[in-house]
Amino acid sequence: MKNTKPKFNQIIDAAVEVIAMNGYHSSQVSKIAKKAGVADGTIYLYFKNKEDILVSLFQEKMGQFIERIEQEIAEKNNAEEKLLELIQLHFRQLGANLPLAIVTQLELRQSNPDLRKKINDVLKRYLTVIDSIIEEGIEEKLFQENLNKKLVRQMIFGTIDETVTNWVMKDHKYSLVGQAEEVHELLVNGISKR
Amino acid sequence: MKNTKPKFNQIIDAAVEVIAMNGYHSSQVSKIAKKAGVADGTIYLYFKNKEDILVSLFQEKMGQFIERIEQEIAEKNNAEEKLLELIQLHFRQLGANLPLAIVTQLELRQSNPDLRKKINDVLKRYLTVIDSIIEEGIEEKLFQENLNKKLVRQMIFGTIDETVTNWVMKDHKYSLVGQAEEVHELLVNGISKR
Amino acid sequence: MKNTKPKFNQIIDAAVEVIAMNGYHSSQVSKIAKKAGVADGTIYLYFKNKEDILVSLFQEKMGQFIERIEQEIAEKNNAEEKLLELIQLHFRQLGANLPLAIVTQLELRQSNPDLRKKINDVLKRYLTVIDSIIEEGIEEKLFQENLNKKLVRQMIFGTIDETVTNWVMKDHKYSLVGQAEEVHELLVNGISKR
Amino acid sequence: MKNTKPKFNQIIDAAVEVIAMNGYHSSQVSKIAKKAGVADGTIYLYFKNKEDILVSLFQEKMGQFIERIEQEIAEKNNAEEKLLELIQLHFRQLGANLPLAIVTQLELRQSNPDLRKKINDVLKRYLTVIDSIIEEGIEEKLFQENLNKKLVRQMIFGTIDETVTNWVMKDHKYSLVGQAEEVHELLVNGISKR
DNA sequence: AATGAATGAGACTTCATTCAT
DNA sequence: GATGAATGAAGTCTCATTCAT
Repeated sequence: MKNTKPKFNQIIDAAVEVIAMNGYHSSQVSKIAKKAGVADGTIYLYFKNKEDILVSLFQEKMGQFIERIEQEIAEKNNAEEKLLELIQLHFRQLGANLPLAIVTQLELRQSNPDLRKKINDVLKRYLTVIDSIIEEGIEEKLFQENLNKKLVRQMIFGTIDETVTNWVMKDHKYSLVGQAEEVHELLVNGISKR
Repeated sequence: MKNTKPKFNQIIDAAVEVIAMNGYHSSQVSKIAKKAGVADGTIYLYFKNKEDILVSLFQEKMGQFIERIEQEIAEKNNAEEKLLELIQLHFRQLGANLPLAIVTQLELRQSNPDLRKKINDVLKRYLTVIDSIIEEGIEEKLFQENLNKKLVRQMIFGTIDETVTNWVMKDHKYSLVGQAEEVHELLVNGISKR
Repeated sequence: MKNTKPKFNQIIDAAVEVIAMNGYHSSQVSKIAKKAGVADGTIYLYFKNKEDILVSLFQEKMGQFIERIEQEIAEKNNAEEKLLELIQLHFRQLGANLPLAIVTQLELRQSNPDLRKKINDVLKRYLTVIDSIIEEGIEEKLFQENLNKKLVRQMIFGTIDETVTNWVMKDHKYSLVGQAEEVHELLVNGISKR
Repeated sequence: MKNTKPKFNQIIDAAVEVIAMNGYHSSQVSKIAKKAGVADGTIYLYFKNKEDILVSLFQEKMGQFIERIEQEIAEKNNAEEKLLELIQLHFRQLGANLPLAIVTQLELRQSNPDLRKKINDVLKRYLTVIDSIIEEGIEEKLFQENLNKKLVRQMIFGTIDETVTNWVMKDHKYSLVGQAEEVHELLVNGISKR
């Protein structure tokens, strides 16, 4: 299965490396082709245009990312545990793959609106996972029943996202996954004293 | 006073409009000049280069933005009220200025590392405001004493930022400031039932 | 062999023609590309930038120029004959190629310091040839033994160069090579009566 | 007399300094105006355009230069002495004014054909001085009678010019005027042994 | 006479994409 | 399928010159 479309994956992996190392604006198609060990023209046999490389990259990498989260979460017993697992997996997967983290947190955000829209389509699946945890938590009476679900989702995603971005931008020398429990605790219980 | 450096502000305001309407990558200097009603070359009497327009734009607009928040917050009595005020002002100011919101939430993030660094320098002042609210809250025994302040700041900023971004991207037809109290409640008390 | 790097030579030849006809300051890259029958961008597959076209032009043309002089001179028997041959070849080669003469005598001197430095590096080889003739002449007791070699070189080169420049600027209707013997005679014996 | 058109001379002197220090291509009108202590627009009250500054500069400075040579030469008794005096004065005047030497030997040669043509008009007066020395030398039977006068002039001017250019470009640490006698000797008697 | 803010034409270079081999 | 040489559109910035004050 992995050997299906070997060039396709070769090119996507090259793109991640090149963008992480050089930044989005210095990642010309020719540079990606060189890193992938193919000719410039070959790229266009597998991708419609440059933007399509990036969209595919995101679909491919985030697809696996989300899939794994969906699987692992299914095994947890309640919404709180699922939320913790989601945070931990999010942090673990990006924390173990700095180039990918750089690309998703920083470089891909410099893209044009069209691309960003397509990236958001991929993200929707992830946001749906968060939504279902929230709903489950409410059903389980773990979470407040009158929560504004959309806002909660934004808080969860915004906090996770900002935490990863900070880790990538600042130092990424401390353990990202080591912060999962604290982040979870904050999201669940807030900052105020009871 | 407003008549000081009229061209300077003219150009910055034109830049916000042009970028909000056309997107960062379609905002040529000539387009900004035309909207500002000046010649292309005039831009370079007031700005070192194109990037300098954007940095100045951010400094100018976010400077005012943050200044106002600092002032209004000073009048509040405790950390909780200050946090609510910060969220409300953040939402109110961007909610009342869609072009500026588009530029700060979407378009300016497509910029190169140099520009992003300078933007972050401006943001630092805002993050410092958040930090001081957190510290005050702990001193006032309103917030938990063993909070990881950096994580808390990331949660607060990440949540606010994600909320604004969603408002800008999705519909921006509902009231942004109308969500301030709920967001505040979530940040303070979390999502769990007591 | 001539078909090696055909585009490279195509572009250099086009550059000579365009510069000779329009002058250095009116010789846009696009004009050179058009004359060479290639797209503007193609220029940059063969040259680093515009200046590199000019440096390469000088290296290529003067390289051949000097090489030919070195070869022909080697066959002459003494310093005086060698000097005459050098003058004749210098005049013959430039006299037979007015565009090249215009470019080397007039247009290329309007370039910036960087370019001039590189041009001087190429010229050094030519000056070395003159130096060795002077030394040989002294050894052969044809020339005075206590000559200030550097000054002599300056006289020889200055005279030749000024003669070509005059020919190019004024009329270039008389034969340049026809003046070689007289120039040689002047350099060797001076202007005074014995 | 010196106080006539003080701005005119102020600007010309500023131009020499600015061009000598920054090079021709970095010598914008605004830079010259600043050095001269006048506004940009003021330049255009005294000069038709930028080129006119340079032409005037050359006329003014070379005018004085040639005038002095004409005067001093008149006092010499024969062509040989006059030639020596001309070389000495040429070297002395430029050797004592490095900025002027830089401008005339290097920077002004980067100008466009129009300017160069006007510069040559100024030079003609100098070349006429050389011509009359040659003619006098022939009449006095000091120089050979069948000399090609134009070639001789080119040799004399080319040699002097090349010597000054070398002095300016290389080191200009040795005395330029110290080479006058040797240069004179070479021009008069050539390089060959009798 | 003097100012200097404003003008705007003009050119080099990059790079995504194509297509003949 | 694979190549990579060639394409050409497009945008930032400079600077000589003007003209209202």
